[in-house]
Amino acid sequence: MSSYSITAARVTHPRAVRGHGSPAAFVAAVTGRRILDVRRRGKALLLLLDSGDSLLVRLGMSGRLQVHAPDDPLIPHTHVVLALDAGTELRFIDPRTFGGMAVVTGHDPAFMRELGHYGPEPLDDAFTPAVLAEILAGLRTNIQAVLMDQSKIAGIGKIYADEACFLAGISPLRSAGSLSPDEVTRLHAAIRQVLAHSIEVRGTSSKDAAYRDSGGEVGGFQHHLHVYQRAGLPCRVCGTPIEYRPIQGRRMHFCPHCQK
DNA sequence: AATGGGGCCTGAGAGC
DNA sequence: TGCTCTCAGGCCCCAT
Repeated sequence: MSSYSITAARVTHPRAVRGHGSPAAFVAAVTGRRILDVRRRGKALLLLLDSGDSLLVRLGMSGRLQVHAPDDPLIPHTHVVLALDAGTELRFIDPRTFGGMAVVTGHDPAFMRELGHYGPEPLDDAFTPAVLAEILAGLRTNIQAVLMDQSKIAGIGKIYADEACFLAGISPLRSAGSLSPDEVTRLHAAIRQVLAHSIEVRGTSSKDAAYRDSGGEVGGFQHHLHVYQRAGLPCRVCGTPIEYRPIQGRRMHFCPHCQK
């Protein structure tokens, strides 16, 4: 696989690089750098630079990273443009500006201040039911909140927390520490299943987030959702209306019949 | 250490 | 039709 160099960079919204410091410092840190490799840790994307640093990208709620020709019109809310020596541009587009970019020290996320505290990758072989049981043991917080806590397990947001609880047949209202060994095993399998399935169909493009891949294509997992954004609609398994309740500041989707 | 709450941000959708 | 209000959620910061 060929690698690309960043020949020029421009930042048109300072908030998009707030994790780094100033836009000028960001531009200086990426200009002229070769991208050696691309990795992922949780919801963070890492472009490994030949300076020994990494370009960390977080998409947040509404962020997109897209490849464009230089003369393509700018999509509204394009905040960072990286010109590549391939003659293309890597553009960061983010209406809600919850995402951002930063140049961070090193190539190994385990030693990064930003990612070092992250929990295990749920699709790794090392993530076993026993590991999950240890993470959940003694926690009084509800399961949904624990699944969304990046320091417990990396990479799960609200969509996949709600969907994993459904597939496991466990109410997201339950405290994490109250799960039986059998329920932990089911939740472990459900987390992996929902993530693997969503990756297979290239992610979830729900109505307001409008996720797109680097080519601008939408994903397909929104057609496979069981509970997320299905409030009031019949459960696909039993027909009971899906509930949608605010609990402790967060809203959870679940089937009151299938999830105990 | 664990836990909960507030704030950031824009577009979609509801209500009038 | 057009205004105002509410909500969505990832992640950081702060208080307890």
